[in-house]
Amino acid sequence: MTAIRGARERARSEITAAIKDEARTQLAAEGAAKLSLRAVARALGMASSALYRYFPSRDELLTALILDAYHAIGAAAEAADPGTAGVGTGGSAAPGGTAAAPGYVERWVAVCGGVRAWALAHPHEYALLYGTPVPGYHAPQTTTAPAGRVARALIAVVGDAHAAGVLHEPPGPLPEEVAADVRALMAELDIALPASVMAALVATWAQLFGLISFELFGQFHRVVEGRDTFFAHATRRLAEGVGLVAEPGDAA
Amino acid sequence: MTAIRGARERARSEITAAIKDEARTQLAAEGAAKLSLRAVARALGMASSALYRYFPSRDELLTALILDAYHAIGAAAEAADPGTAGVGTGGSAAPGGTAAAPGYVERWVAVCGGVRAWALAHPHEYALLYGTPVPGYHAPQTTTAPAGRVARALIAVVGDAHAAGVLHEPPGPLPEEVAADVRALMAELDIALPASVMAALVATWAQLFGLISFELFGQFHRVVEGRDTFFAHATRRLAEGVGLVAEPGDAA
DNA sequence: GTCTATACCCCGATAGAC
DNA sequence: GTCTATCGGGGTATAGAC
Repeated sequence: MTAIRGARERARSEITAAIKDEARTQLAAEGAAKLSLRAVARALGMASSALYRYFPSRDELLTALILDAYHAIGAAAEAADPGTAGVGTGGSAAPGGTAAAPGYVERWVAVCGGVRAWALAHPHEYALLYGTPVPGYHAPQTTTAPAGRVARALIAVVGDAHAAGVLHEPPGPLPEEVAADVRALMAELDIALPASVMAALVATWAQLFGLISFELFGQFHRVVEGRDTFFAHATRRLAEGVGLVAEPGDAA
Repeated sequence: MTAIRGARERARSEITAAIKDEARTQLAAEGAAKLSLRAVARALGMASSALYRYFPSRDELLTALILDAYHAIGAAAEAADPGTAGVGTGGSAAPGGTAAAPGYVERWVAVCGGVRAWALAHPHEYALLYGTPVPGYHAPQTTTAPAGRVARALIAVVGDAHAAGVLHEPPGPLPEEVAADVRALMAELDIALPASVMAALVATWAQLFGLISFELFGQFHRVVEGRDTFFAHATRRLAEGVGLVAEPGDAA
């Protein structure tokens, strides 16, 4: 009995995964606005009505895709950080017995690069998250937490630099309204950073996606050709904007 | 005869404008991906086939909307600059006989604010330009020039500061590949600025739209509440990033 | 849980009368 | 330049048999 239920649930989750996979390929062809349950069913050799046993509506399918994508891009951001326990993508750690800890700027640039790499590899899922909202679709509250995962990966780098006492607070006055906003945000997320740094982080977070969206959505066409180098340079300067400073050993 | 032709052409341009207006309202309801000639025709009380006398295809209508929108947002950027001959929106020019020339940072912030204000007032047209590309639509070459109009408004401010000799070059090394890209770009646009400034300008241009898109596409929901202040503060810091410096008289 | 069938909509684009 | 009619597709969602 439990074995049968196990088998049934395995089959169900496999079919659910197949539906989402096919939906992702259709996302690429037609865009999220035209994602159609019938087309997905056709491609899978099922009757369209059968899909409703897995996703009660088109919007539920979209929500599942959005949640998966937020987790995937968040995981990509975390995996790209050479300063976390995980092996990550390696980066350019110094060789030798005890590898030198990567600099905070390097970590920042790596995380940004990981986000961009995921976006370039999954442009339509990226667009689903950070492009034009799908008309008529209303995201449920459950999407807000995963949506912050990339931001948390960036915050981790800055938080570590702050804990190490090597964070340079951005100069200039901070409007009180902005300070109040970021204080509320930090309280909610259980973060302790100078308000000016947190304000810069929020702005920089948005600006990072501006760079990626411009590249992905074609605005850099005939404007920027060396995209990899340009992005690395731009994110390095963003790191400085949030108070990270390049250490002597860091690459230029 | 010429009078008749004049009347005919006036009628034609009025109908063309009506079609575009109705298409813009449908853009808001259903999004660009689902923009439908039939629905536009229905709303105007025409047969769908009659529209084909004005726009030979759905893509041509989209192109017209995109061109209009690029020109509108570009005009908004230019009009917001208090440093140009036009009266602009006034800004906070000092009262008195000869008004003090606005500072470059103030001009920069004003231009960014003008772009944002247009975007907030026309979110669906903004999304058409800077959101997810419409699936299956391929922009003709004619859209590239108007697409640069906002950028030119930003460049004008920095160029004036450079001409006045008050531009501070961003510190740090500039990768040669980036320098080559921006030199080619400056040659094409007939601009003379330090390469490091131009590189910062291109990145900042993208980042500005990152801020606007995050606000418009909902990423700042429950994150940033004082949007006006936040945006003004963020763009002020962007100005510093491209080498503009606040003068003593500038507001904090 | 899958199927067929169905109700009731939508679309782009074209043909040919007026 | 507008119309009706048409071709040949598309869609969401449900009902009811198996």
